[in-house]
Amino acid sequence: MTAEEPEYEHQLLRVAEMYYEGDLTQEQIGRALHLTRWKVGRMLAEARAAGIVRIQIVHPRHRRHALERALTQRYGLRDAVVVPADDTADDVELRDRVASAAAQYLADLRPAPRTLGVSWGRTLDAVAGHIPSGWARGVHVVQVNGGLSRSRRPTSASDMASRIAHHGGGTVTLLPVPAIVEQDATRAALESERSVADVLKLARHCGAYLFSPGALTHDSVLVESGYLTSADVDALAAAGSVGDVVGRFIDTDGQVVREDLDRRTLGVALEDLRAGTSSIAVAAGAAKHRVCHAIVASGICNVLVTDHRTADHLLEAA
Amino acid sequence: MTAEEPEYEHQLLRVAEMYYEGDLTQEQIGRALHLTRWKVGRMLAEARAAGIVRIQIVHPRHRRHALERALTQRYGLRDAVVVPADDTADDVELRDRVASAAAQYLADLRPAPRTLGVSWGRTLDAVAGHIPSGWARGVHVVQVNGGLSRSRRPTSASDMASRIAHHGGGTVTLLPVPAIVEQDATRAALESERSVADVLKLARHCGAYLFSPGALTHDSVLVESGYLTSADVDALAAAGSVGDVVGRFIDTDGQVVREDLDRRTLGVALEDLRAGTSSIAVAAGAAKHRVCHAIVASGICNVLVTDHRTADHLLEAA
DNA sequence: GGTGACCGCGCTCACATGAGCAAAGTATTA
DNA sequence: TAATACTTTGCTCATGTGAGCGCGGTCACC
Repeated sequence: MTAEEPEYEHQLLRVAEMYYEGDLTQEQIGRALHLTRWKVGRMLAEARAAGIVRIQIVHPRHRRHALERALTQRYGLRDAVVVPADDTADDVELRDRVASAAAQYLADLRPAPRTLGVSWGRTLDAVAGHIPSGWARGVHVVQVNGGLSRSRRPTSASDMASRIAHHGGGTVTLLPVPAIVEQDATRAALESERSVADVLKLARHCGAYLFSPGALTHDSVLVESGYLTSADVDALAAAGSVGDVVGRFIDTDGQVVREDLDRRTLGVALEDLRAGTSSIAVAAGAAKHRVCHAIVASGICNVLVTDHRTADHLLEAA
Repeated sequence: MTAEEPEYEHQLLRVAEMYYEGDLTQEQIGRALHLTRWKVGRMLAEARAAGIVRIQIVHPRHRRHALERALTQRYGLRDAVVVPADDTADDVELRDRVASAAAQYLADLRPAPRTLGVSWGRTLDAVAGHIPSGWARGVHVVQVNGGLSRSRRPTSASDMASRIAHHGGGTVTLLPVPAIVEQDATRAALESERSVADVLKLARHCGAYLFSPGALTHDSVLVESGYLTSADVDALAAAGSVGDVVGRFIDTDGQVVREDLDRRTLGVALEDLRAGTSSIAVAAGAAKHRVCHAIVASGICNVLVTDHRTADHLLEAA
C-alpha cells in the first residue's frame, strides 16, 4: 500500500505471471521464489487488487451487475441495466450497444406491457433497430410526444414507434403534430382537436414508457429537426437546463425550465412519466451525463439503461 | 464447439459473471442455475477458452514468456524478450517500452560482458536512456559502425555508446568515421589508418553486441543523417533489401545486397555479429517486421528484444 | 433394427486454496 | 527504554476445485 517498492512490485508481477500464464500452483511458485505458499496466495490477491492482474468479461451482452445494484439502491430505481463502455468504441457504437440492451430489456419485461408509450430520437431509433421480432404479442405502441417529420433523415419520428409495434405484432397510434409549436394558442388548439386529444389521453396511461433523454447540444435532434435554433439552445443553457425529456427541457432538479417554451410543447407531461409503472430511460455517452442525473434523481424514470461511464458519473455525484 | 447456440453462450456469460464478478462459488452458481457444480466448472473453462473471460497481466515490465519460448525454439535463439504492445500506444511509446526491456536485459546479462559492441540509431538512443546506472562494472563499450555526426539531432551516434559506458562505470571507444563513404578507396584508406584499424579490431571481438536493425524507409536515420538519399532507398528496395544491420543492407535471407554499397560501409561485418556470444537485436514496430525476420532466420542475432506483434509475425512466417 | 463409436454428464477423490488465528515482528508513543 | 498498537507471517482446517472414470444417451453405419 504505502511502500511502493519497485522491487516488490516486480516480484508481484513474477508471481502473477507464473500463476496465470505458467499454470503453476502457488506451492510451486513458493518453492521457486523461496516464499511460503500463503505468501504467494496473498501476493496474488494483492496483484489482482492493484490491477496488475485484470480479469475482465468481454461479451457484447455483458452487463455490469455491481453498478446496476448500486444505481437501483442509490436512486431507488425499479431496475437498471449497465453495459460496459469499450474503450475503443466511439459514441455511435456505444449508443448501439446500449440500445441493444434496452431492446432486450423491453423484450424480457414481465408482465409484458399492453400499452407502451415511446418517444423518438437517435437513441430510440437504435432501440427500434434492435428489437427482436415477436418481442411481444399484440402490444399497443403510442407515440408520446410530437414529432411530425420536419427531419431530414428518412427515419422519421413516427417510424420508430411503428417498427417497435410491428415487431411486437401489435398496433401503433401516432401523434401527428409538431414537437414544439410557435404559439401557445396553437398548442391549445391542437390539443382540443379530438384526434389529438384521444392520443394524448391514451399516452398518459401507458403501462410502460420508453424514452431517451436528450442532451442540450447544438447537434441535438430537436435542432436538426428544426424545432429549436442554435440560439434557443444557448438560451436554455443560460436558463439552467441540462437537456430534454420527451421534448420538455429540465434543470438539474428535473423541473421544467422556460415555462413559456414548455407550454408550446406537445405530448405527455413529466408527471405522466413519473406515474408510469415502468418508465424506461435509455441514455449513452458523456453528453447525457447531466440530464441522466436529473431524471434519475427526480424520479422521471424508474428504469435506466446506460453505459458504465454514465453509471459511474451518477454514482460519483453527491 | 460446433453448436454456436446463442442461448448457451449467454448462459456461459451468466456463469462467468457470477463467478468472477459476483464472487459466488461454482456450487452456488450451480444451485441458482440448476446445473451441477461440475458443469459450471466446465463452462468456466469454456468461457476462458472462448475468450469471454480474459485474464491479462497489465504491467510495464510484463513479458510474454510463451512467445519468448516459441521464438527461441523456432529460430534457435539464445534468448528472447517479448513485451506486450499496448493497443493504445503509438510507435514511439512502443519503442520506448522495448528499449527499456532491452536495457534491463543487458543489465541482467550474466556473465556481464567485459566488452560490448554497440551500434546507434533511434532505438539504441532509447536503450541508452533506460540503462540503469551501475548496470555493469568497468565495461568497455565499443562503437561497431561508423556514424560521424552528420545528424541534425543533438543525440549523436557516439553519444549513446558514451552514455551506456558511463552508466556502466566503464570506458568507451568510438569509431570516428562516416557510416558510409562515397568511394571504396576512401573506406580502404580509413580502415588502414592505425587508429581506425585498432577500433575495428576491438569491435570484431566483443563479448556482446547490441544493435537495432533499421527498416528500409524514407525516414530511416541513415537517410536523415544524410548517408543515403531517398533514391538510394528505392534502389535498395528494388534490389530486394528489407533493411539494414549496423549500416549494412540485407535481403530476406540475411545476405548483403548491393555489394558496392556494402564495400563503402564502415564497421564490423555481419559475420562478426553472427560469431558473437551474445548478439542482441532490439526492434519495435511493424516497419521492422521483415528485417527482423531476416536477422533471426539468418542467425545475425541470437538474442531478440521486441514487441509481441513482431513476435507474432515471426512465428506466423513459414 | 442392431451394433459400435462417440459424447456429455455426474461422480469420486486427491489436491489446491482461502478464511481465520495466534505468534512474531515492527512502528509508535509515553 | 518500555509499553502499546498495529502489521506481517506461518499455520490449521474447512472448503473449493479440477482430473479422471464409468454410465447412459445419441448418432452413424451396417
